[in-house]
Amino acid sequence: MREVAALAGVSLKTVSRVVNREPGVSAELVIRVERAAAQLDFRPNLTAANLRRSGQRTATIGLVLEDVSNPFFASILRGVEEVAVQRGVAVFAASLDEDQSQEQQIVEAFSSRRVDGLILAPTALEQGYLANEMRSGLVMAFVDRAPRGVAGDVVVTDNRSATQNAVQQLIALGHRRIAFVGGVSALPTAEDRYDGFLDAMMAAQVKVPADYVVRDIRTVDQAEISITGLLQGAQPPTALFTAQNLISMGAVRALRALGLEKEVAQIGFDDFELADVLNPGVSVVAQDPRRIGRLAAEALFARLADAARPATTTVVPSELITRGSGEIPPPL
Amino acid sequence: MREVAALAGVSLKTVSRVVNREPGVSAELVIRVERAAAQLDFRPNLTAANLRRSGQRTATIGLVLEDVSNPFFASILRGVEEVAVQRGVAVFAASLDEDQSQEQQIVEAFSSRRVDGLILAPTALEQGYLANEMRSGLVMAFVDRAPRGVAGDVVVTDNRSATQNAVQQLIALGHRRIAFVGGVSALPTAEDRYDGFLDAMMAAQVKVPADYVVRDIRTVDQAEISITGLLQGAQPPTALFTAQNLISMGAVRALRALGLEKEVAQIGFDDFELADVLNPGVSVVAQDPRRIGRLAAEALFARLADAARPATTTVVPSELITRGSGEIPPPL
DNA sequence: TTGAAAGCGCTAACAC
DNA sequence: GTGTTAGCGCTTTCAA
Repeated sequence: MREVAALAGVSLKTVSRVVNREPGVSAELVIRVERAAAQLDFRPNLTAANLRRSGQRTATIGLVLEDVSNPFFASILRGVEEVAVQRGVAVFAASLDEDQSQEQQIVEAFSSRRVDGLILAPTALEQGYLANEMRSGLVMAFVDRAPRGVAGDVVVTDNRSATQNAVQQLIALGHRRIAFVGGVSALPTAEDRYDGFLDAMMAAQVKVPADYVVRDIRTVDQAEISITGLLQGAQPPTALFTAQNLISMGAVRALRALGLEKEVAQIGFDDFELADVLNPGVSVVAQDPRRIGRLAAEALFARLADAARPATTTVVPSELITRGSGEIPPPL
Repeated sequence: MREVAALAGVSLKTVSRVVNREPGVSAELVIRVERAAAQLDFRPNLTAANLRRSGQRTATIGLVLEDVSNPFFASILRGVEEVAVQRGVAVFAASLDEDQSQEQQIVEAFSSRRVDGLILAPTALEQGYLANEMRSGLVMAFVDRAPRGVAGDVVVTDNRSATQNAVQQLIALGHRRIAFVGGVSALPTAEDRYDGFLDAMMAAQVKVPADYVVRDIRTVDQAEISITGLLQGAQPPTALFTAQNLISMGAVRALRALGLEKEVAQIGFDDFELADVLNPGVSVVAQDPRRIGRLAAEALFARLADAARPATTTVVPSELITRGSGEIPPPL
């Protein structure tokens, strides 16, 4: 910037004014400065500008997720980007690599970079560590899962009621032997879905044998293995509720490997690519992750604009999509 | 930091030394400073530090892609994150939203934020605009597609030879009516794959009628529609080469909707979830996008460490995975 | 309408 | 070992 000023024969401040399109610079100087800037390939240093600018905003936010390569999270990122780019805000993305302990580290790294705000899909058991950060000015929003040990804006799906509703459909078809296969039980989403499952089963006074409940599944392979075991047991379930996209895919594999895809009913949580092309199509509770990302970003920016705003919890409704697998009746 | 110094009763520089774990501070002061820092929830301002630090590095890189919610690109991002996080570098992610004109804007936005380097999957027709940026110090690496109008480190797949090889397999099975369905033809990847297709066809002296070549497909829906049309024509192809993951999925839909999935052969470029569970399984040329992302990030950091390093082009081999659809012979 | 001086939070270079 | 001074690239404040 100094060089531009020298070349244009004006002061630093004048260049600054032109670059930031502040009013009150004569047309002639504007042209001279712009020409000099172009000639020198001048690119203003936003980080330096933000250092001095009031409010200390960096026009940067962070998004911390479990794994961007999971399509669910990738869509959330996409939604966040979408609203951030409109505001000229750049997005740091980070995946936790299944390593919950990294969560705090990454949050601190972003905090050191002075992101204006941070959107977190909580993975660690507890987010109490955020209280300090938030007190010293870090603005947070939470996505997919409510945080524990700290309050804030949250955008989640109606996990419990949507699951209850889906399981009810299985019960209405006559199923009584319904298995629940879920993810890491320490996560609120997994817990809510399990609770929804229990809600439906209890409301219909259907017993849930312990071996019909499998939890803490983390990968497609684990899901496939344990569901295969389930289906080969003495009293196999007649229907499966698979509580997450990776688990649903594992179930799809297991059922097809055993040739049971037309005998055993399945409803999954989370939609996935090609679910409708399989035969039978896989019925799912579909979330709208891109919208969830958008809403979380909007909540973050709203709080950035008004710190005193009361914390909001947005529940994004999901949709039960029937494609066949969830409509298979139990054997007579 | 000033407050920490005051509270600990030491100078600014001493706090700086402690925070950065520089040697030569007495144990007693280290403790005093750390205690003060903890008490004040002190978080060093990395952007300010980087402003002053030699080399002006910000420990930040940018990744500009077509669309993070495409699993191919999401995996690239994951690979980039993986090597960046090891070095304490944060990653800005941005999707172009099919809007090529945004490419330059986003690059400039990242450049203003003084990212140390930028990894770009070129989408615009031409990257000549980067020459200026690179001259003024922006370090670039390119991923998935070679740039045009500018040189640099590139990490790509063996698009042409892998396609040729796959199409050769179809020809060896006896197919002569082979259709090519590809993406935006202005992109080098799409062009290379098309060239590979032609290589194989010409080597076998098989004619390619104009209506067996469909290009510039952008979405699953477009692919499904045009492939449906192709299959319902007077002289439908007996085999399809679908040159991209979204197109392959569109073909899967079209073939199953018409009940032709066991009659018409298909090989796709890019693997996709559940390709092996379909019946028949979909044979694909599988790339390793996460590895591609890792290698691109490594190339970037290598150049960051040694600007004089000659530009490298890394071709990551892909793998033809046979699952059934590509092994269907032509009708007698 | 323009510019000079001060300073954002931190570190490099050099004292002490 | 510890502190002082200057300054990264920019914006704010205030004076001309």
